[in-house]
Amino acid sequence: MNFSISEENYIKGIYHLQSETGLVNTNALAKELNTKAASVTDMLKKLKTKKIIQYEKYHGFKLNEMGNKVALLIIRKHRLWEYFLVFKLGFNWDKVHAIAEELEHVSSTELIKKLDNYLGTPKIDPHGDPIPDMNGKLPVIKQINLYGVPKNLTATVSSVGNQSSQMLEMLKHYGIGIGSRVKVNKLFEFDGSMEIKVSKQAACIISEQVAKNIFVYHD
Amino acid sequence: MNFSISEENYIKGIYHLQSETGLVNTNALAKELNTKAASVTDMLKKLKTKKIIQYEKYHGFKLNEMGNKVALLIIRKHRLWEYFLVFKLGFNWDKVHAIAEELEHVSSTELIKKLDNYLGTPKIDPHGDPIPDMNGKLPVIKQINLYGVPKNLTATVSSVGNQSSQMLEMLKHYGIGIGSRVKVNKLFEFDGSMEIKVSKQAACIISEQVAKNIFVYHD
DNA sequence: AAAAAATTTTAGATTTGCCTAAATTAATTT
DNA sequence: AAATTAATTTAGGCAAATCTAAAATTTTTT
Repeated sequence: MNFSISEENYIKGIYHLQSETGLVNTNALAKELNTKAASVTDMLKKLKTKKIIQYEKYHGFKLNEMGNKVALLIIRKHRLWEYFLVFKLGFNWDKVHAIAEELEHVSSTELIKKLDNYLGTPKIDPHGDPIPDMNGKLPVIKQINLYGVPKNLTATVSSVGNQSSQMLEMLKHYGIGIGSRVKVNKLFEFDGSMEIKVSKQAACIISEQVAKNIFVYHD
Repeated sequence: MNFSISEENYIKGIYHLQSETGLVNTNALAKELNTKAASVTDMLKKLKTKKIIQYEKYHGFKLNEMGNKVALLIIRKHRLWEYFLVFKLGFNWDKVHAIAEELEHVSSTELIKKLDNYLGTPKIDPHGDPIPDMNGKLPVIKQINLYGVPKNLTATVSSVGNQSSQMLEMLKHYGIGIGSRVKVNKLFEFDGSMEIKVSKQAACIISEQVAKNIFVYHD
């Protein structure tokens, strides 16, 4: 089945809201998409005839199985493009959303297959969100804090527990960002500090407190 | 000024036709864009009020200076994306047009700046067409045949004189394609054959006849 | 130079996506 | 349980981009 850009945006919007609450209501979606309730009702009728949503007049709606898959494939495109923009083109992670919002509607599936391959089939996007696979399945990612990573293993940074500016300053100093590959060299039992190696940089030492605020996953 | 996808496609269509004939006529553009003459007339009115074309009812039309620049910036995007698809994602050059046709409408100029930089500001796309710069200026590219390239110089393959399947077979065998970097090692005066080195492959020898059908440019 | 043919434009519909304002239904108060 | 408030839908319209069919203009033929 084929969807217009507008339909795709509605599907994505419903997906984001229903993950929080189950059933979605008209006003909430209108707000999410910066549009009016009447426009939402119009589109709901269309999505219902296209058998993408479950919808009873006046009683809320949600994506059905098909709809969820469509949503996840759009999200897959969005996140792969974000990964590309950050790790290949050098954008800051906070600047890529709007651009990926356009790129996600480019329709070629062959393109996404090749892009995914080119990027090394990443599992997590630059914001730390998981990237659905080509079947629309979200990868199950065990996030653990860096302090729990055994010696000599390498893991990928997925998110940061403490987003204070002091923390971000430290991370910047250590050259640690989301997507960084970190190897644990040694754990010093005396104070819980760790020697780690970030990507191709020289080894460095971080405190237990910092390590416990850095979340990583194994590949 | 901002243009819809449809407007951009009309502008591009006019650009392609006017380069051959000067003034463009309604039926020709309708054919080019797979639409009907009446639709073209509608759009011409719009492009005229947007001061992008010169247009007298019943007497043909063409882009004005502004319009030409807009067209060239769209073509720039198109060709940079084609370059990306072929040389980064590994598409065949004959499969990329439709995809680039969608990508060219993504609006961010920052994106194109960074993409261009990432690709190494190429001057020629995978079809051998020149890529306009960020001001919409087409690079002036002296194409010469490989036979005229002095010893020890490196040049980039831009197009092929003879497109027969026999020729393409040979080029494939030698690993020569558009965009290949070729260095001339030696010219054998006896029969005009040349020893060349293609990209990072081992040196090989090609006949004068082949060399004269391979067009290259200096950087 | 008049008639015929070809091209182009206008007139009037259609589809998609959006809107406002009014009507309907559901939820909350009293 | 009736009244009020909130949420949702319907009705009717608008703008962009397209179409068909008819009218207008230009070009070509005789």
